[in-house]
Amino acid sequence: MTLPQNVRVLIVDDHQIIRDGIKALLNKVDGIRIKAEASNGFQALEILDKHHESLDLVVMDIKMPAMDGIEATHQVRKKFPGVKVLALTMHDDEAHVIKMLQEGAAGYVLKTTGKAELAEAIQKVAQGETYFDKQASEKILQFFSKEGAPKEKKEFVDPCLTSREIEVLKLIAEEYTNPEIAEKLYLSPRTVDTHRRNLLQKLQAKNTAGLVKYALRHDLV
Amino acid sequence: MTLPQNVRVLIVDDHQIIRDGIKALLNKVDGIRIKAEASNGFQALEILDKHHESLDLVVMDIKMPAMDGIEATHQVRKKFPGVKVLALTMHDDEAHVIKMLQEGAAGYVLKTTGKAELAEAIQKVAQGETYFDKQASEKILQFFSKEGAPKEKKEFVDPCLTSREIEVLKLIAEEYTNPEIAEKLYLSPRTVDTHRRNLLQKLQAKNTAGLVKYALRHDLV
DNA sequence: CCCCAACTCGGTAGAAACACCTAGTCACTA
DNA sequence: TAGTGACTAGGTGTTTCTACCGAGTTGGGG
Repeated sequence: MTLPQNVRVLIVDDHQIIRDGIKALLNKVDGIRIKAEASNGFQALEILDKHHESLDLVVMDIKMPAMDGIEATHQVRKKFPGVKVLALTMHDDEAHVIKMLQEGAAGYVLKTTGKAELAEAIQKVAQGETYFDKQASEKILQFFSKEGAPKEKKEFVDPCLTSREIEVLKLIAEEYTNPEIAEKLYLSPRTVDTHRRNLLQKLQAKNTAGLVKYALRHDLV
Repeated sequence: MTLPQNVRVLIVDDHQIIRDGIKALLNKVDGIRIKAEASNGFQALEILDKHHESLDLVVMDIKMPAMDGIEATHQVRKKFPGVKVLALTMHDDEAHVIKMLQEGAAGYVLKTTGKAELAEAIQKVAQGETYFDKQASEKILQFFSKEGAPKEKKEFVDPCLTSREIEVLKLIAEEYTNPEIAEKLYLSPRTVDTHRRNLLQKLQAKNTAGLVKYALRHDLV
């Protein structure tokens, strides 16, 4: 690994043109050899089943038919822990970045990046390091700061819910019953009941379960 | 910003030696000028109150007396959005990395990194990009893959929950009532009731709300 | 000044949930 | 073969939730 060995790469993308583009981009780069290619995740796994001994890294597209890159990455990391995955895609939205990382991708570059950057990413990931595209990094930061920045708004995000209703909703999500909530808020159980019914109606929930799901999704707990 | 302007830096660290070390490390680097220093977060904010117009970036330690780096970063980003923050620390544990990023730090380097890397980090962050130390990146990945790796176990993570109970729990979380669940699973409503009561007991939940919370926390929906 | 929305309660009733109990079948295991 | 756990189901009863009704108070805005 310390020697300047060739990184043996499997390219997975459903577009022939993209695969050819990547090959053309990298076939002159020292230390990187395109060994195989697949047009979807399923095909990629078939290839790895047979040749994972002679492959070091998978350059993986996300949006693909048959089996998408997220599921494919999951399978690859599970079945062939020795094979690294580098995500290569047009999608730069948070959800995709996060999902790929969760599934075990060690790096993430966008299709808009150039030859040098792609080669660097492959080398780094192959050496067990990580590599993140500038835009991808920003997405990660956005993900983290998401809870930091709009924190002030959290409380009045729902113009449909009154403050009293939010209070009641919180306590419902904390497993209190109507009578218990009534006692806590110094109200009649009937009042709590009214609030609860209004919540059900406003949030289009069928029952307590729906209310709790809403509360959890909006971090009221 | 496109011109090779000097990046004006404020160093915040409670150790005089470290501050001097950083200054010695960077005072010969083109494009970077140490303009001020502080020994804790409180002092740093005082300096920024007066001179934030002439400062571009804060190199921030985490562990400090009076006001630690996390809180200080929060304040800096809130009061002076134009001033970037680069975390510089000995701590490479997840929690600290994540917290600093949540508070708005745009980069993260360890004190073990060399001159060149520190300079690069400062330049990048000053230009509005992000920079993550190799180790820090790994920590971030660990954070994400924490939920990703043990995902296969998710379904049988709870030896206490049987497959049937999980089925019922899912449907409860989807707002179905006992009779509806019974119909869906071709069971007697009483059987569903039994499963429900076993779930309540096993999960230490008081009522439906507790069950739904558990289901959501474990991604059964 | 009146209207409206929010908040506050109440009656009545049925549906659902929760509690504590027993008990059969089945499969797997000691 | 006896035992265990999962799954199934029922009896009985209480509590809670849900539904549909009305209604008084308050504060703010047209």
